[in-house]
This record gives sequence, C-alpha cells and structure tokens, in this order.
Amino acid sequence: MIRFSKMADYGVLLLGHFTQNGNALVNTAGLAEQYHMPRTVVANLLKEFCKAGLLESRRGLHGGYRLLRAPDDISLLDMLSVIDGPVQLTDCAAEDIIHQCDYSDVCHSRSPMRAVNQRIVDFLGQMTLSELMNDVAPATIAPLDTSTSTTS
Amino acid sequence: MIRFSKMADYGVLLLGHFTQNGNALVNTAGLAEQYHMPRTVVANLLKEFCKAGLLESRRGLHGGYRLLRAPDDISLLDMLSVIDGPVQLTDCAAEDIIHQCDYSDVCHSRSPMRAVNQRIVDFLGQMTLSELMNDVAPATIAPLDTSTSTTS
DNA sequence: CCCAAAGAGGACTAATCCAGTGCTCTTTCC
DNA sequence: GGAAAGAGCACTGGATTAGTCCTCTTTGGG
Repeated sequence: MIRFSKMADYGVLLLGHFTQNGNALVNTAGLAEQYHMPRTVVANLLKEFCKAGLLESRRGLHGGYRLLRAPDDISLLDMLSVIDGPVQLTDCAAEDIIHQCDYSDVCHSRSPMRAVNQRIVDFLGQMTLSELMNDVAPATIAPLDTSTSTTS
Repeated sequence: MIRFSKMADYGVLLLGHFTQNGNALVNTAGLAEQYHMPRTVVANLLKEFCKAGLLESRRGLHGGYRLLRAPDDISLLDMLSVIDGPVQLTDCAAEDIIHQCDYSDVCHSRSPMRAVNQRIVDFLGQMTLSELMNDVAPATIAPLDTSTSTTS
C-alpha cells in the first residue's frame, strides 16, 4: 500500500488545529489529550514543524506553539516534506540529476518517471493547509466508482 | 521519503522489457541476468503480474512470460497496485466509505484528503506503460477547485 | 517414457525502517 | 527558586520489505 506515514497524518491533523486557533499559543500536552496521541509524539512533530519554519515556539511557563505562516501559505507538500522527507517516488526522481541508479543502463523510463514525480510534487505543492481544512460532507465525494481503468 | 517500493521499480523495469519484445516468450533467468536482479525476485514479480492478468505464462521447457495486454492498456497504477497494493495515502482514503479512522472525530480533512488521493490515483491510472517507455510528458494534475465539484 | 527446463506456490529469514519511549537540559514566568 | 513548558538526544520493539529456499507441476525433446 502506498501511504503517507502515520506521523504525517498526525502532523496534518495538528497543523489543522492551529488554523482554527488564531494566534493563541497551544501546548503539547493539551493537543496530545485532545487528539488522543502520545504526548512525546506530538512534541516531536511540533518541534520538527518549528525547525522547518511552519510553527514558532515559545518556551517556558505558558509557552507553546503557533503558526508562523498563514494557512494558505502552507502546502501539503511543505508538511509532508518536514515529516516524510522529499517526495521521491523512484531513485531517479532525485533532484540532483547527476545521480544514476543501479539500473540506468537498462532503464528506459527515467525521464517519464521524473515527470510523474514532478507532477505529483507540483500537485501537493498547490494544495494548501486551508484547503485541507475545508471539509465537505463526505457524501459529495463518496461515489467512488472503483474505476481502476479496465482491470481484468 | 515518499517512495514506491524497490519491488515496484523492478516491476516497471521488467514490464518495460516486455514492451520491446513483441510476442516472444521471455524467461526468468534471462531477465534476471540482463537486469542484474536476483532470479528469485524476478520470478516472484512475474508470477504476481501473471496472477494479475498483465502477463501470461507458459510452463515447461522453453516456457516463459509475455504481455497479455497491450502496453497502452496497462497503466502505472495497474503495475503499482499489483506490487505495492492500492494507493491509499491516508486511512480515510480507503475505498469503503464506511471506514472511519481513529481520528474521525477530530479530523476536518477527510474529504479533501480523499480528493487528493483520488487525483493521484487518476493520474497514475492515466499514465500507460507505453508512455513510460517513450519520453512523453504526462498531463498535469488539475488542482482541487474547492468551489466547483469537478471531482471525477 | 523419462529427464531437464521452466513456471507455481508457499514458507521462511535477515535487514531495514518507523512509531513510540525515556531521559536530561534549557528557557521562562511567577 | 521552582514549576511548567519546549529542545535534543539516543534508544527500543515491532512491523514491513527484500530476498531466499524448497518442493511441486507442467511441458517438450531425446
């Protein structure tokens, strides 16, 4: 199964919280409780977002975290990159073009694969945190006809 | 790092080989040698593709595998699904709408996330094996327009 | 008609990765 | 000065993944 990491899920959820919270400082323990996540996990994630410049922190008594950038200036790609690292679906999708994978002599798909990767990166980069919080009734998207092309 | 599995890489490479090989039967040992992959790994992959109806096999002496469907009738999604399973970036992207993740009570991103997932699934479903072997630029992924329901 | 070449199928193992833990240190406010 | 909060590690247990091994079946050729 191709999946974001669980940490990324948590991260999106947590950042989502901050969009609804104005400028108030929010602390780890409270988030952990409200979202029933292990406190240490929340602490680690927020720390990372902080390092990456998505959140700012205030230490000491009554400290906590808050958004450093506007919710529509934070992309899904930003969030994922912090936690799961770069989107690099194959080795040859690496940003440094010099990198050659072990199969470059027999592989004819390098540039199409890079393009596929780039399309997905672009897409994730366009998707903002505000849009992600814009939930609609699940029913509108629900009719997933399982159209996996023409499979068997 | 968000990545396809190594097995998926191998799989694409191997299926790619079949597009250049007309209807001739190709055997495991030859592929393993040509692509310097472990023979057993190649065997496992081809077996899976066969089960999934992308390849057909011929047993016995001078046996081997060949494509069962045309290269432009096999999507990247088809190949990935066989090896890495479904593209399901988050739990809530599962096809069965009933499924509720542990965080559904505090999550406001379910339907946008499902939409993101669907866009990517659609995109991978449009990308064919032939395109992967020819250096053709794939279509872009349309951004989610949250106001209009353009969803598939 | 028997043997070797090929795929089918499954169980197993080793290594890597990831989620989650535990500690100690620093900062800040009261 | 002490308690509440974040910072920064290093560690562990379990799951996942890559790769292996063995036995069975099918098929064609001598």
